[in-house]
Amino acid sequence: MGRTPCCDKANVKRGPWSPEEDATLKSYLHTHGTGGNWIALPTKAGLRRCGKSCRLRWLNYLRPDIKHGGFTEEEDNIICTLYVQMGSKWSAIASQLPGRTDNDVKNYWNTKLKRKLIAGKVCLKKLNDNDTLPSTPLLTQKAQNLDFLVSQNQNSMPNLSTDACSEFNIDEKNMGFGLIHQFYSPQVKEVGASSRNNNHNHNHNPLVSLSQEGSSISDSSSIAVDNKCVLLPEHVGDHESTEQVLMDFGFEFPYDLTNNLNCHEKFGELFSPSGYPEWVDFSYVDIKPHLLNQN
DNA sequence: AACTCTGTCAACCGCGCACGT
DNA sequence: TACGTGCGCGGTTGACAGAGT
Repeated sequence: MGRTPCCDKANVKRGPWSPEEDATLKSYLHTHGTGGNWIALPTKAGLRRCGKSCRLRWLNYLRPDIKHGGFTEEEDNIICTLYVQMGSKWSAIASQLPGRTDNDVKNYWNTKLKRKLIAGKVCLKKLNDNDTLPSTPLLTQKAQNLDFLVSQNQNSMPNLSTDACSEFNIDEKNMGFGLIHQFYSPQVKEVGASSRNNNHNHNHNPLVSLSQEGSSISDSSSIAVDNKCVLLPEHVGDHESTEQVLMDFGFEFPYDLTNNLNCHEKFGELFSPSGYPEWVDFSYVDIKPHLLNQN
């Protein structure tokens, strides 16, 4: 069966937009708006285009508030910081950059920025141990008028894509973790209950969230992540350097680094012979990205 | 000059989600 | 509740331009 196509592909024009088409679309939208229906729009506007194509053209190119041209250093920093925190949530990242589109940001990241980052030419915002998470993070704030909502939603989990994972070159621990050390804000204050390290006072462990308490998630078989914590599996103590690394990851630890196929295997080797396939259960995590402009 | 390689970016594709019926 | 439809998103593709050989 399959999904019904959004338009008759045989009768719509594809490929680059001509200036005339741009003008037609712009003029129509200026006069009528979208009418809440992009699919019907091209017919009304007299364009032989798919509605989705019209929408994309408008959002990515014709909108009057679109910023064309090179990205600033500040924008680089914001993109990198948010990417490290959220992964490839391009629309969310773009929403923090006025005039930039998700497509722009995505292209920029894929073609230039990630190389720049690897080369160490981008300076990420870092937070100190004493820094607290904002009560009204940019993203949740933004979500009031945008679609993106960061909350108890697995789709919003911080992650690094496979791509990012390979970029960080997990095989070459020194280089990869070095980068991650550089990227991630040091928000982990303690390592949770199962660590062999008795220096941690688990009775007063502030890291166990309410949502975690009473959950069925075993702290010996999960990395439990609260806003500020990473609970390591029991066996991790055998790998002190790894533990240290995880501690440095802080909340923003990219769960895809462990969940991801390639990376999971590699981290599995590091952390546990069993690989802890059940590790990743972040459904109770409330993501609170750092406020970027806390100068 | 011709060809190949590489980088860039606009556009497309397919999926998940929200919403209306 | 189930289904259909449209929207929004992230991943991918492909055309083009410029650099390199």
